Amino acid sequence: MSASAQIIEAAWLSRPSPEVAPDLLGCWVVRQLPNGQLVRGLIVETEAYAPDDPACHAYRRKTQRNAVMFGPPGFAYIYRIYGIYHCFNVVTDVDGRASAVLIRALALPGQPMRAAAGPGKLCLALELETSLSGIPLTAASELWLEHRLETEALDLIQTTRIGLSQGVEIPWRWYIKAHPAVSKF
DNA sequence: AGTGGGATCTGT
DNA sequence: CAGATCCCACTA
Repeated sequence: MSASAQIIEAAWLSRPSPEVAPDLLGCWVVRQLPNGQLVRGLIVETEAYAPDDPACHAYRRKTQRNAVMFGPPGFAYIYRIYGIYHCFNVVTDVDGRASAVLIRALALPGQPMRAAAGPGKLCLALELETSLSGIPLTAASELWLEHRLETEALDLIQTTRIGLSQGVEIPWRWYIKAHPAVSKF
């Protein structure tokens, strides 16, 4: 066995999303596709959504769509957007505090850099759709997270989020500096 | 029951 | 910068 990857546990995600979002950079999303193929993606861009955040889907009230955000950390929150794409979030913080981290961009080893650059495109690449919303992010699942292998500090940029009409001024987007897969805005 | 718009992306 | 295209959340 080579140095085995450490799976990210729910306890590690049980913090406010603005703390978890930068910590997820450099970590891995691992997806077992329906055909059995394993796809690994390096997280290079994230956004945090939290209670009292007008841009958060859970800002107003609990609904069927956002219910998983209100639950315990370590679950997938996946929703359809603009009728065509999906967005993948990692539910964070303690049970009852509706918050999540949106995974905005991945780098897929061996694939074009733009293949998973953007929340809609990464869901296409990993074949993530709404039926997977609410599944636990564990190795027994078809979707999980792994810690960074390297221990050197990453060069991170913190700035405002993208595509919102509310909460535009909250600086809760993070990305790996100069990474070619981050959103160009 | 009807409707406006959204945490997007592509091509013009 | 318009268009694709669906589901949700809000109004009535």
